[in-house]
Amino acid sequence: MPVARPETSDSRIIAHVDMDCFYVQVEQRKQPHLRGQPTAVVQYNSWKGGGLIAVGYEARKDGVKRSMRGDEAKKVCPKIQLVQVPVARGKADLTIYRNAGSEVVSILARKGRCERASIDEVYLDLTDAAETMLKETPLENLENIDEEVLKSHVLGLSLNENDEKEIVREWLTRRDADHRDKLLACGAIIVAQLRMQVLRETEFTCSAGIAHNKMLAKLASGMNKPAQQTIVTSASVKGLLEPLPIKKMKQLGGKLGSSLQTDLGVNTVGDLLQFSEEKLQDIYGSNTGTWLWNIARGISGDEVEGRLLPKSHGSGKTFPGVQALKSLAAVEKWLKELCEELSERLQIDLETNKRVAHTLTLHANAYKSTDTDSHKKFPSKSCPLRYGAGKILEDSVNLFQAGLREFLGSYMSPVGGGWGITGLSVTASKIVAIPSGTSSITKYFHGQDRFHTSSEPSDEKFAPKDDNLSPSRTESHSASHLTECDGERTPMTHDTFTFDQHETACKDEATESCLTSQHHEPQPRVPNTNDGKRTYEQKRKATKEKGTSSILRFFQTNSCSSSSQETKCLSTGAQEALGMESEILTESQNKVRTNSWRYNVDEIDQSVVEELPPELQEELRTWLRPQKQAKPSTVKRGSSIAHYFSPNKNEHTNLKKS
DNA sequence: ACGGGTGCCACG
DNA sequence: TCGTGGCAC
Repeated sequence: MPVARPETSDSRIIAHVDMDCFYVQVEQRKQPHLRGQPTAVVQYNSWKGGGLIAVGYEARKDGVKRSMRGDEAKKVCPKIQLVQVPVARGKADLTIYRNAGSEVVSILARKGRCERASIDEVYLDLTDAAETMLKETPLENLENIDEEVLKSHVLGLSLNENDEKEIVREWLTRRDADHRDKLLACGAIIVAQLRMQVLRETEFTCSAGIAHNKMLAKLASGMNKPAQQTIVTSASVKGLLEPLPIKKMKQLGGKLGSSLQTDLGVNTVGDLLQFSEEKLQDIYGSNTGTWLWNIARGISGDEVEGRLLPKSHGSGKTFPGVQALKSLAAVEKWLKELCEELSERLQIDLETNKRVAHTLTLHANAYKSTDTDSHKKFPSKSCPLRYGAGKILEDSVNLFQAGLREFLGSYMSPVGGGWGITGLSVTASKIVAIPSGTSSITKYFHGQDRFHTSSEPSDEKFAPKDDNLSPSRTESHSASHLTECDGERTPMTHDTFTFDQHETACKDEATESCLTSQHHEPQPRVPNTNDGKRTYEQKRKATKEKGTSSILRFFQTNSCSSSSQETKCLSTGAQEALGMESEILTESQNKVRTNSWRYNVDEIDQSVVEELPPELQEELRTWLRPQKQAKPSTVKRGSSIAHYFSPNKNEHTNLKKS
């Protein structure tokens, strides 16, 4: 899995930003009375109190650990607040966390190439920003270094904890520092600003690592949590890695790491140094071998991908033990729930990001009661994805049946029982951007209503619109509209967020307070929500904070802000969005929706396509990808494009509206 | 066969 | 290309 990538004496400035116990923070923002209390997020609390999926720092202090059940957590920490993950369609629904993650990404993406690594982690390539800063403002001249920057942990810098900030200040402004260290210092300043900006606009704290590559940045972001940042200087790398247990390295937490320990006696990253690249390659293959050899030396050439949006969407659920699904009807029932969720998310992605998914995959876990071993795995199956919950369901059911037949073999009857499904998921992948507003197709369709063969009033469906989303708090609160910058989108829309704006390192106190006051009403209640964090802080003997804008100070003065920004209104006109089926919209999608243009793939039928000028047909094909038919056996449909475009008749599934 | 729900990547 | 397996949070 790990793949080797060479590296050229790396002077990039890479940051890894990691949200602190993210789901807990999301819930605490939603319910501010939870702030400062030991809190954990659980899902499905009926069985042993539910499984913990996030634990706040106050609760961690009491010994609560992820992967306890709710009951155990209560035992260890009786006053713990257990918040349930929202449930929709009978399953956990992570939408609010995804959207919260998008809020964060939209802020972090302002300063450089940004890669959404997971729902709560982001990589940033700040090389350009750091170089620019260094050119324009020599560090030695920096007067007001922000408090938050001074709280950085600089690996290898000092052993005691006295005068930490002055030591950091000296390091940051050292005249004789080498160029790479100066760039790191600039990176740290930028990251501190970004983290404060995230806090101001989202109320979320995060931790960060700043280093010369992704691996080291990731390592560092976890070293001082919560709400702190850690800098990895080149000089510190050897000392950092040498004693580091191998399992701490990303990718080595599983079987590969175990193999290194048991097969090679490698317990720390330093132990790896004894092995030649060839030796490692012999054992683990050339890619993994080289990768191991490199990471032992702190080398990792992985680039930060400019990707703000997920590459796939999935919806799944497990049915452990007695809950296992034992009939096709039960499977269909749950597939319907899963497909409806997936479809809704695809709609939103289409409308807010103008992307379409091309592949539908069904995964299942199953057992056969008739055999103890020979656990054949239930095979995944995929097919071209057609939009609309009903069609996704139809295809999913077919994929499932194909998988089931294969799973059972020809001996067992699919209806006879003797099998159980313990997990089901549907995933949409191969998501590509469709030509945006300026594209010829859009223009062509716009005002060409003779092409609208369906009876639906389709006029507005093809009205492209520039979305002028401002990055303001309330806007960004509403979910995942992010402008991708990796060029996958054909003509790139002009940036939604302004880049940079000569915002030099330390000077904008004014901007800050301005932002703060503008986005936050004076907070009622809960004077000091962050006792836990402060304790943490006290531990490191923080000297007084005279600084003006540190994150710590935010807590002291701003405690918590209302979650009043929940949007409530839902434009019903939005319902016909992609035309095909009515789907419920969550509040968060509502806003962007009014700004989005609509595209009803299924209203374009074959004859329409054939009428298009050849070059447009070609263009269409590039994103509507000819499909071989979705159907495993039984049903066979017409030619791919025709099928893809054909108006859908069997769309009777009524989606429930709640 | 309880760490659930997701999401990413590499390999064959 | 598709399907599997591994890893992570």
